[in-house]
Amino acid sequence: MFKNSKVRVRFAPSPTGFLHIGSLRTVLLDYLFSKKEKGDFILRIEDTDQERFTEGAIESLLKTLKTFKIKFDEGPFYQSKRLDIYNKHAEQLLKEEKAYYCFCTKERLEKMREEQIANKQAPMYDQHCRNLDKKTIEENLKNKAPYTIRMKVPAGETIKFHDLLHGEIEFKTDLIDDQILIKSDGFPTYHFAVVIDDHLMKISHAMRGEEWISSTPKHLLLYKYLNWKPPIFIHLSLMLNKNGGKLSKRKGDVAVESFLENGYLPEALINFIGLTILSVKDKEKEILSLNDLIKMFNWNKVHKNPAILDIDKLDWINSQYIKQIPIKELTKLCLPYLPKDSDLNEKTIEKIIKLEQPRMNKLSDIGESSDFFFKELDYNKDLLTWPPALRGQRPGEKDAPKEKTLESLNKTYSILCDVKDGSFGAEKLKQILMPEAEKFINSEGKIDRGQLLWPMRVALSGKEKSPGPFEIAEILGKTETLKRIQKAINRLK
RNA sequence: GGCGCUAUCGUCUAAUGGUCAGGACAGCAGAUUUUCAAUCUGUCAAUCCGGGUUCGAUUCCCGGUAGCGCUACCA
Repeated sequence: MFKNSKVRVRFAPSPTGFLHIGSLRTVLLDYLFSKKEKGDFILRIEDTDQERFTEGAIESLLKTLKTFKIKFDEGPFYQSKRLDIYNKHAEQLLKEEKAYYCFCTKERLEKMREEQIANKQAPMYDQHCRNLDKKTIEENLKNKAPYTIRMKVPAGETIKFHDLLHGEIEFKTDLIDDQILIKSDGFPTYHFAVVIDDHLMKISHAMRGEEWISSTPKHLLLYKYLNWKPPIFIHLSLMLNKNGGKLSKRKGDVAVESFLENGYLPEALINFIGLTILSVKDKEKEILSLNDLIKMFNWNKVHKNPAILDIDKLDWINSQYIKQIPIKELTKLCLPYLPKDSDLNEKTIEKIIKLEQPRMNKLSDIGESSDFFFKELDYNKDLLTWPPALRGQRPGEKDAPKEKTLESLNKTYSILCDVKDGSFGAEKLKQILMPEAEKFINSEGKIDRGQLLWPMRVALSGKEKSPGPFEIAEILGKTETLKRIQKAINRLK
């Protein structure tokens, strides 16, 4: 299908601050397809909007793409450095009367639009300058009146094109505006620059978001005016939130950088985004590397439905990756989310990470879930009570659990005192404490280990939910473990 | 408003005229368990609506509806 010419695709972001999660999806599609077809992947920076340009955006963009191991064969090319090229082609169109100078002021344009909307008309340029006589044009130019260059859109025609994903799409030219090609600041608009650059850079497949479908006829018209062969168009669906609504505009919700900062792994992000592009059959695995995705790439697997940013699914994928990371490496990755002033040694931190590994959805989870290893405990003494149903009862009330809890903690304390420092490990503690725990019988006559183990676990973690008491005790060490149990006893007294 | 794109369990998706409409995430239940995870097992749950075409429509066609997009000297 693509044998005739080499596959060349480009990713063409505009540097407005950060990499949008939707853009990551476009890059990935570009990348997967170009690698699958052994084609070229080009990076082009579309920095033609001087007002929206953000300092440092390009550097940050390049850095982010690097973390995903997405490499470019050519570029980055900057449109802002190619102004003369666009102007040259604009002049050609002017000469051939396929474009014209427009001297309308922004104020006039705005007023016209408002009136059109008020009259329930479709807002469109009224072609006021389309047929200015030569003399007026020359005078205006001589007087240095600000101008734009607009393309002439023919009336009464239908423009058809074939989209690889969506099939035949057609638009009537009567609904298409005389698009501005060159703005009054001398910069081209997206519409003009994209056509020129895609042609000059020999782009074979133009992939972009669905929001561009409606402007494709303008681009096609330009290809025709310039006598160039258009590329194959592919319009990728947009990304929506889980309710099918628009994605939030807040950077924290959509910036790829924010996902990374929150502890989503690049591989997991790629996997998730890949799954929003390609579909997987019945019992095929959903955990896929970049290379897996390249291998399985096929246009008939590419979705045309909107992509949904399903955080639950992302979390699950991310947790799958976290479980596969060797502890040493995972520890390194978690370090930014742990207290920096901790005096715990490396080995201890590794043990904590190992304990939390199956509980983590994202790296940042480690901060809250392991905080009790790093700081003084703060919890309601009521939490020490087992079973939970008895909590909240005051001393003197029937079945007040305080004494039972105290008894448990005292017992644990005295047993642990006798454990030698050197053998204070989770396995050993389990061996010693389990038989004791199993001596407890609840009101139904069943073994009730919680009677001993729950108060101990809470005394050590201060949390309702945490890893088991033996593992925690090992990490805390004998001294700290006994200290925490003593504190719990004091709390109850 | 006009134009366009899209439409299968709560969410993503498979099935391209014939399936008990399959899988994954989430949910729920069970096993395990001192709690929470992890793990294993089971379970709930869908073809937007209305017309055609056809022996037969999730699938093809038309209309409606809904969601999204475009309608800028932004991309």
